[in-house]
Amino acid sequence: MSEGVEWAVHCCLTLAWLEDDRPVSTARLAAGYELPPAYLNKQLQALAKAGILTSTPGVKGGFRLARPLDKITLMDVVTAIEGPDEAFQCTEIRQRGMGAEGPERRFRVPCAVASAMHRAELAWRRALAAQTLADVRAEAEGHVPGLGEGIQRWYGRGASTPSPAAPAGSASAASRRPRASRTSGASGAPPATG
Amino acid sequence: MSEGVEWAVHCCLTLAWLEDDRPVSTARLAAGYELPPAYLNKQLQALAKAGILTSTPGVKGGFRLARPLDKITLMDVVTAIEGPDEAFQCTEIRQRGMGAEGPERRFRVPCAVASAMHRAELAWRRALAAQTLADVRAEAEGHVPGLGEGIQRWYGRGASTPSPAAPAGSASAASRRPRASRTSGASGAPPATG
DNA sequence: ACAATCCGGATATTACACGTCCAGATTCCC
DNA sequence: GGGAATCTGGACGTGTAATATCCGGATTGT
Repeated sequence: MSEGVEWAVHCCLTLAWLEDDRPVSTARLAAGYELPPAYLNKQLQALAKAGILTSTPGVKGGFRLARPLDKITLMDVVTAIEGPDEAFQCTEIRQRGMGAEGPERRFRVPCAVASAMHRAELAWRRALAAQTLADVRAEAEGHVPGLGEGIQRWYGRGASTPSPAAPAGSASAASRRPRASRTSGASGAPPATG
Repeated sequence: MSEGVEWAVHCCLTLAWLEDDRPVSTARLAAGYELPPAYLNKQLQALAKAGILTSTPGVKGGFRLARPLDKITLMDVVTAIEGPDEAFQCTEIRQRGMGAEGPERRFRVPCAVASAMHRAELAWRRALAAQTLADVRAEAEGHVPGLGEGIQRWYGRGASTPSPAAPAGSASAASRRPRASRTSGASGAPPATG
């Protein structure tokens, strides 16, 4: 699954935590998580096209939540970023080679392998659709009580200058960090116990 | 999800349908589905390393099922081919930018976004683990009654020459076919209604 | 008018899935 | 014992998609 999903969920939560009707620009959202602004904008555009965010152009423009968090499921966000395709794509190898003879017999019969993978995918999608961003927000606040206030404070004083410890060019510099490789052991990831 | 999962499941089913204790070589399995033999061998090796198949070297060697189909779940095959990593990889962007201040607070707290995605992944894995290859085989035979006999017949006479309509070089030629693009409409895929 | 922003496309870079090839080891058959 | 077929593991090449940047155009606030 692409990294954009993580970015999208966190940005939606941030927009809700700010509790501010004014739109938030891509640059400010990107600074809040040290993400490459131009690329984050692509993900936000996808969210807007999916109806999860609304975008307003102009000098005071940016993105806002199109509806409250309890009306946005994780399935909505994943579909907006990843597209509607299933993870398992049946290429019908059963109809090649030995299955090629007598094509009139098997052609319209569903592939049992694809059907089974499809059922598992449905279970995944149902689990995603059963969890709203409001649920995720509540769980995060349960872990860290002062979360919303801290974010409001950061965005309140941060304005366009991202952070005292992070000057303007830090976002593009931090963006060069590659995703942690699965094969390499615990290299750069913090413990994050739990 | 990589294409190797489809190959692996179909190959396991074929090995069961043959009802023959003798090992089947990569070349014969590849010919049966017009797959690139060298690359299919990589997937079969992964299945062997996962304990799903057993491999025997030598001139009459090849691959056999390590246990009956009802002891092999789709989860086993997917894990063998795709590895143990979850689809959603949390990169902890919550601890970058505004979350970087006060690292002592949030570091050991689980990420609610990752937790929610993890629950969905668990639902997927449970659904995969609940379906054995015996279930898939039964469903396929329900669709096409004569399936096992047809495969036995093909492998019985096919020997090392793959097929009358498919000469020796056809497998590598057919392997050049790219996976159907999601964006392009119905281009090359057969109807496969169901 | 100007600056900040969104929008959409073009382009570059990187990672990974896909696929081939080769040397080595093992086993079967002659 | 020798040769052929096969598995094993690694190196290597290729092509596509994810990642990331940039630019021109449109829109809006100051």
